Amino acid sequence: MSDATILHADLDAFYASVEQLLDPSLRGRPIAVGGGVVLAASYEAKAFGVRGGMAGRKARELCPELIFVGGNFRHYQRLGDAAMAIVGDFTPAVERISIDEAFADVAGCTHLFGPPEAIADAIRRRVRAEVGLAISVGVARTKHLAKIGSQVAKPDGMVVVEPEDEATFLHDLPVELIWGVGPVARARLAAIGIATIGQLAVAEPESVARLLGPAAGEKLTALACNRDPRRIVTERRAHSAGAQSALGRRPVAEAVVRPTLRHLADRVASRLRAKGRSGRTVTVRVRFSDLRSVTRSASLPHPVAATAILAEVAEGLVWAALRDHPEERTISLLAISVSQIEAEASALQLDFALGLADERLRPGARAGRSRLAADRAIDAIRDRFGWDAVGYASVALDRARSVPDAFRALAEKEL
DNA sequence: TCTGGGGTCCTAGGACCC
DNA sequence: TCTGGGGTCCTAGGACCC
Repeated sequence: MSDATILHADLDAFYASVEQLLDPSLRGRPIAVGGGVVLAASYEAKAFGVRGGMAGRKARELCPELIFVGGNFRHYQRLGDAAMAIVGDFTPAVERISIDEAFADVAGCTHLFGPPEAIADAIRRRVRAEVGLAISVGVARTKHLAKIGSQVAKPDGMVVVEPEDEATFLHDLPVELIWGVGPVARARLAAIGIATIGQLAVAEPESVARLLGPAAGEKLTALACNRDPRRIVTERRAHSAGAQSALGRRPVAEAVVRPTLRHLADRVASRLRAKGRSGRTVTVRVRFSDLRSVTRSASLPHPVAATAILAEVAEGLVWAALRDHPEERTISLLAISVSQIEAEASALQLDFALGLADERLRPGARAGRSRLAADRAIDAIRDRFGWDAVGYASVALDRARSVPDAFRALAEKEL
């Protein structure tokens, strides 16, 4: 039997397909999920050149008939989970990459369900029948080949790459199909005459490394030469947790910065606390109105998970960044991220994280106990009544124009 | 003409230690 | 006093992915 047992299953035009599933009047029509930004486009819209990530205005220029739909984010989560659960019915060796795609290794279950190609076919039929969505599947010996296979298979298709066909399969495909090759790498490779995976495979590794750096050079050369050592990883925890908020064009002012950072710190810290985790490094990003951005970070002596402490550290970093750019009068985005997340917080670490530390040990940790009490009380109320039931009043004003929490949650990784 | 929000990984320079 | 080498951590920035 072939050792092509890795599957890559990828729901087609996912958000847009869900909208067309929920509202039959949208089927067969060019639609885009989103508003200011296209989060996903239906195949009918893609035919006009509309792409995910595109500005809404530009999308409408390309396709005047384009219909923008609001986004049923909870349905995306539900249907994505349902589709991936079907993959999981065949094998426990599933690596979920995002809401709408996953790798699976079916080597251990072919005696139950037949060869990989038959399993892929069964997954596609069941997702279509039980969830109502099209899912494309690539089947191959490695993750890299399976992923490219599913991309080539779209829409609503399946591609099996047999081991003896691998080199031929890769040879004429464009380099940007390789995972990790984006616009910059594509352009740099094009500058030395490399456009296809076949050309990259025979290029001098040294010149590729000079162009893209040693790590990327090595990785890309290996993939182009069809060496992919990656295995399926069934559980993966996030190494950082963050939140950001686009602000439009706002003045550099405490009345803008402080409540926004409060809100972001609240989001990040409550996620950390919910998982009993905390992190030592706090990073902020300030994006100016011309879309240039700067970051500032600080590694603390102890991990943090308290909203108030995170907000204070973040605010200090943001003002430091702004002091370095006195010419900038307006900002368009603020972000907070916490990294160096502790694997398993000890009781003492958690005390520090939550601001409970003894004043003698951590000078300046004012009102640690009341902070902890406040965070815990807010967490408990939200458990019962929802996230919006309680919070920092000053952030309420901008809630209406910000992205729904349900959409944010779609992209969050397991902490 | 002005892209949202959540992540990962890599690079390069400097500090610091042995 | 000057010089060399290796390792680790920290910080800022950037490419990339979904």
